Amino acid sequence: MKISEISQRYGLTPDTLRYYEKIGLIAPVPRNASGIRNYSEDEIKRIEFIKCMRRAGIPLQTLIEYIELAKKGDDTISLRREILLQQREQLVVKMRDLQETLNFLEYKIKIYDKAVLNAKKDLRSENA
Amino acid sequence: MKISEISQRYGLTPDTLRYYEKIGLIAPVPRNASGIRNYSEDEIKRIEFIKCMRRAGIPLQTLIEYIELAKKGDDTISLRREILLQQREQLVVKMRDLQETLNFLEYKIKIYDKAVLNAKKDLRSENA
DNA sequence: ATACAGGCTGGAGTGGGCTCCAGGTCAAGC
DNA sequence: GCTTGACCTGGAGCCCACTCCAGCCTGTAT
Repeated sequence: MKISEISQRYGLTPDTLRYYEKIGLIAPVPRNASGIRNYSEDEIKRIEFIKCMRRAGIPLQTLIEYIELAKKGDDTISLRREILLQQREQLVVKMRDLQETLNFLEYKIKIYDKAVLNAKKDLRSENA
Repeated sequence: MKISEISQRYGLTPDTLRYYEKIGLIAPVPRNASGIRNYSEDEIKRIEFIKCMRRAGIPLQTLIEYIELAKKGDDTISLRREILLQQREQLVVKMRDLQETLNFLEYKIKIYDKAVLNAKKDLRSENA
């Protein structure tokens, strides 16, 4: 698959895809005779992984470290597991934060609902 | 309260607090005779609000817009409400994303658990 | 033959959100 | 009276994660 197809499919610009390759997040993508990238299943899986992690805001640097370890083979399995555990923990914390903010927003919105209602009431009595 | 006290209490550096003031996120803080900021309840409430919103990743620009509206008085209530509704919606989406990534992480971690277990088994049989 | 789309590269630029710094003022303690 | 430390200012610098660009190449359509 060409870069533009991948781009469309995953909502990442070609520039971003090349950038990920440049910084070592994706292994050098195989090229055809005229130097054009031809993404295979391997790269696609990697991109899906990255996309998922990035949507949760996990930094590129963390992903690079993880992938570097993966390259080094089975000796790094427990280190990689550690990274995943850490990230999971951080996501849990982040979810809690989001939930708190969400609760606060709900609370404020309720207050605004009342305010809007009162404003309408005032308007009615003005017209009366 | 002095800037350093606020800084400690909310985990924002004095630089960040002054920065928020500079960009109009906090109204100019009252000063004592020698020009030193003296934060009052009003500012503290504002800072708590900002802190909460920022933890959920709501952009400074959005907060500035909201606060600009609040300054303009009651005519802007329903606009402000709209902003809050929008942010709530975005937070809900973000939570879903995080949950998905979390699920994926759980799944990967399980695979790693097995791999670590197998590695230990191999080690035992080597020693046997 | 040529125009054009789409790819390539290296490197510069951008936007968000801080963070750091030089150079200055001031109040308190020694 | 001098040092120290906390504060002040304007402005520069930094990190992250892209994003854009000039200048070049190539395969395909007209």
